Amino acid sequence: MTQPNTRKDSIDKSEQIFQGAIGEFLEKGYAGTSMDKVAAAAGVSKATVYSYFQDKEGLFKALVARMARERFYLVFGTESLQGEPEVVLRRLATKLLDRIARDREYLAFMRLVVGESGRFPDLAQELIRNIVHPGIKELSGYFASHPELKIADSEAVARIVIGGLVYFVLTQEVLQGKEIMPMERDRLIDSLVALLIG
Amino acid sequence: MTQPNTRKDSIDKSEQIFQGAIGEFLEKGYAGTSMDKVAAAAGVSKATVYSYFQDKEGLFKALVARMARERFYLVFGTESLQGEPEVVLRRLATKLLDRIARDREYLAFMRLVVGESGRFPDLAQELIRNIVHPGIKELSGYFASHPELKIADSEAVARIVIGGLVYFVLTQEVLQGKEIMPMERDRLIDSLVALLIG
DNA sequence: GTCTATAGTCGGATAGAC
DNA sequence: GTCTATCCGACTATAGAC
Repeated sequence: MTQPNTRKDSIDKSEQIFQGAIGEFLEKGYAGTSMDKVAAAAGVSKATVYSYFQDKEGLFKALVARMARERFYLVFGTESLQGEPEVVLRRLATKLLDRIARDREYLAFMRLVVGESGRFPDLAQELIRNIVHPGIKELSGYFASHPELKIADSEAVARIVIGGLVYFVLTQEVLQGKEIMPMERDRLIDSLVALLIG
Repeated sequence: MTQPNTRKDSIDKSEQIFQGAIGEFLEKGYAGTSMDKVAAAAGVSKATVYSYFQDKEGLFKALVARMARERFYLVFGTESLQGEPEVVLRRLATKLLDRIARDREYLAFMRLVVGESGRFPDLAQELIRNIVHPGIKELSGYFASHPELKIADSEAVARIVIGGLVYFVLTQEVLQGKEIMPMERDRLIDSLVALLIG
């Protein structure tokens, strides 16, 4: 009986710890999270946590790297950018604004990575390398393949477009400004389209 | 001799504590900062800190509110937006990109406020109310007073422009992506100008 | 009004039983 | 391989001396 014997055991234990740790780190941040709470949330003892991960920092780094890869990839990558510019732009913007803005875990992940980026520069750069840069490159490539848009510097414009969308999520949702300075999602999208096409 | 008697005492003690606390909170975050270190950095005892501020949370909130008002106001407010659109835009963009990108304290402040925005929503909203919203309104008003720019929704476009600039600082400096995905500041500015004017 | 000293709690990490 | 029990340092906050 050294092999898995119940449904719960059949999930890898490190996965179980991982699942428990996500909620704690996302809610409390790195320094605010205790290994006691992580162990309790994962349903294992603290010693078990330390048998799978070297220390708190190791757990945190492994966790964020994995979240970045598996959970928070989604905006690009689920579909490729193809078709009419206006359609592609509206679909991209709508997806980014809607999906992220309503995903509390994604918002908490943004807070966590930005907040810890000074103390964990490796993690921030991993995010740049695996999510931000590929996203910019994909949109930039799309712009470059559509000369009718008359965009001189496609990468710079891609950064502006994504920046406009991310800043909207940042101010409205992350910093919770939507009641103080409300704006309809569609006004932003219409203006983005007008700047690029109209 | 109940009045100030040395140069050091002539500075208000709460100001002294404030100055010591800034560095600690900016570097370590809220949970990572200890009141022992704050007291040491301020050059007073811990009991003195607690006589001026109710507790750690009270000190933190007072501190961030004050930093937002006094230190990190600068981008707008130092000059009003007047003159030719291209000149105004380039000056605004250059100032925001140069000044903030090189100001390590400002970058740390951005990390802190974003990172704690989930646990301290009041502070995040104070920042929205006192810095973000006024900035957007000012640029929006400028656009509205220049119909030759043919901007249908001046506030939405203001958000896109500022978003493009803030996102640049966020990716290059805050998340430290400038070596991974470098881009000249002027390429972004030229493309912004081209989108709005060219 | 400001200090030193300390109470009381909780943190990360580990030893040893099973 | 996982648990319980524990070490010990650091934390927030305060009491009491001066």
